[in-house]
Order: sequence, then C-alpha cells, then structure tokens
Amino acid sequence: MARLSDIIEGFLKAMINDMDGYIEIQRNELANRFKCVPSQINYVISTRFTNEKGYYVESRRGGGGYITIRRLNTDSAGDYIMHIITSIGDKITQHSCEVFINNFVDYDVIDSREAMLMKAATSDKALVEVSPEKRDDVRAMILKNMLTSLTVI
Amino acid sequence: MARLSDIIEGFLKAMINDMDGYIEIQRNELANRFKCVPSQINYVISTRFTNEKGYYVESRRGGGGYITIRRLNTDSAGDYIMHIITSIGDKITQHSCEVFINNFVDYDVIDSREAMLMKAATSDKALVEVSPEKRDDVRAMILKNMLTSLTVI
DNA sequence: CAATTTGACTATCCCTGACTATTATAGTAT
DNA sequence: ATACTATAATAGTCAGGGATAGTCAAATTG
Repeated sequence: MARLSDIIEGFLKAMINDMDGYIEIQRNELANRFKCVPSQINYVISTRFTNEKGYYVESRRGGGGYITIRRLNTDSAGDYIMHIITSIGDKITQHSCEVFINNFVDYDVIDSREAMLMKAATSDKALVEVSPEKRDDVRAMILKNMLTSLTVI
Repeated sequence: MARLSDIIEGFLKAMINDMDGYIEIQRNELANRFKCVPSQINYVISTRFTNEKGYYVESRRGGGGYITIRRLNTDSAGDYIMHIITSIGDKITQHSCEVFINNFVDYDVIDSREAMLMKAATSDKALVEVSPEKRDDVRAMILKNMLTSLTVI
C-alpha cells in the first residue's frame, strides 16, 4: 500500500511541474484534500522538499497564511555550484574561502558585488564572536548556504 | 483569503512613490475606501511603516486631523544603509533580519539574488553550529558586515 | 528499527470594536 | 472682544477572537 506521504509528495511535484517550478498552497486545505492532519504536510515538506533535494520553501502564518515551494535551478550553472558545494569540506579558512569566491567570479557564477557580500559574510571580522575552534566550521556552513541559495531561480 | 493589510500597504507605498516620498492621509477616509475599521489603518502603519523600515510617521487628532508618512530619502543608498546599520543592535533574530533584507529589496538597495545570499548567510541553518545564546550576536555581525561591504562599492 | 501518522500544544498574523485622547470650532456668558 | 464651555471630528490603544502554520513526541505501521 502506497504511503500517504508519498502520494502527497507526488501530488505536489506534479503541481510544481504544471506551474513551472513554483506553487503556493494552504496547509489546511491540502490536509483536508488528503484527509490527514495538517502536521503531516509539514512532515512531507521537511522530508521531501529540503534544500538538499533542490527545493526552497517559505511560509506565513495567520489569516491568509500559505506555504510556497520553489524548485531550484538544475541547469549547468546549478550543477556546477552543487558540485562545488560537495567539494567544500566541513571547515574552511578565510583565505581558502576567498580563493573559492574569486574563482566564482572568474567563472561568472557570481558578480563582483555578490563576491563582496560573500566575502563580508565569511570574513574573520564577521565571525569574531565565534570561538576560533569553531570559526572555520561556521564559515563553511555559511559559504555552502550562500552557494545553495544561488541555485534558486 | 487575501490579506487586506497587504493591499493597504501596497496602496500606500504606491501613493508614496507617486508623491515623491511624502503623503498625507486621513484615517477614516482610508478605512472607508477599504471597508475596514479605522484601527486597521493603525495596524498597517505600525507593522509596515516602522522606523526600522525607513518611514517616519506623524499624525494629529481632532478636527482636520491627518496622518503623514515620509519615506527616508533613498537617493543615496549609502546613507540609507548607514542608517540601517546604526539601527541594528548587537543582536538580531533570523526573522528581523529577513524583514530588513526584504526592505533593502524594496528600496532597491539590493536585488533579489543578493537578498537570497544575505538571507542564506544569516539563517539559523547557516549558524546551526553557533550556540543559540550567541547566534543572534553572530548574525548581527554578519549582517552589518555585508551591509558595510555594500557601501564600499 | 525506521518511517509514518497523529494530535495536543504553541506561535504568528490579521481583523474588529469598545474605549480613550486630542484638536478645532461653534456657542455662550461676561 | 475675551474667556470659557460644549460638541463634533478626528486619531490612538489595547485586548480578544479567528485563521493560519510550526513543533514535538507518542502511537502506529511495515
């Protein structure tokens, strides 16, 4: 018997395809359609529409609330970035980080303004409050997160 | 259900744009136009036209009362950014950070790609290795550093 | 055991209305 | 005319209800 979460996942992916990569849903409405509790929608989203799997999710509570799901770019630039991300380890020094970022500019993955932003976010100056032992880990996470965001349309 | 508050916000912002950054309205008249209670105008103003977002609001009660909204002069992006940097304290939550960043897009200080980068760099996800007690401090430093880098160009 | 499903509890946002505060103006007494 | 008062015409505050979505851990399933 197919699991409901898989069915909901398929439904959402079909919908995303139909809508050219971007959908807006309401949690309660979807839960009602599939006769499940609303929190199961959260479960499906958190297990199937993660950033690693190439989706970007935003939401808003309150009256008129919603959940939006955006499929990330899967073109060659996106592939290149994904490849780079996997090649970055768990730690990275400020210097290596800058080398990476400069390369991105050379390869036209980002422009010089974006490079400034990325360098600013990953500088020792920005991370001065993080203990030196952890700084390179945090820097790696920030860099990877920024790179992932670039694959969003 | 569409949110009326967002519609009123959009109406006021369009009006502010048309009027070169300064408008004067009457609360009751506006409430009547949108068929809502007058206090909803206060709600919209207090949630969307805050000082942090670069608006100055003044008002007067009684006969001939009014509400005026003035938008910070954005001719100089550098000045605007400096204003924001000084208004950011030593700590900032992910949510407030996103509000700021969305506003930079609104003010044409950054584009949507740069906004994605900035949000990625300051997300809880990127800072998961930083202890929760320090996370908001680190986030504030990263945000300020990125903003400062924008003024250099 | 791992993945799924459920539901109780929490968080956030919007909208409303009753009550309060302020200001201008008209009316009145001196 | 001047001073005072009453009334009308504004705007502000705040607490509560309704409409969403999020979290987390227990129960269930395969």
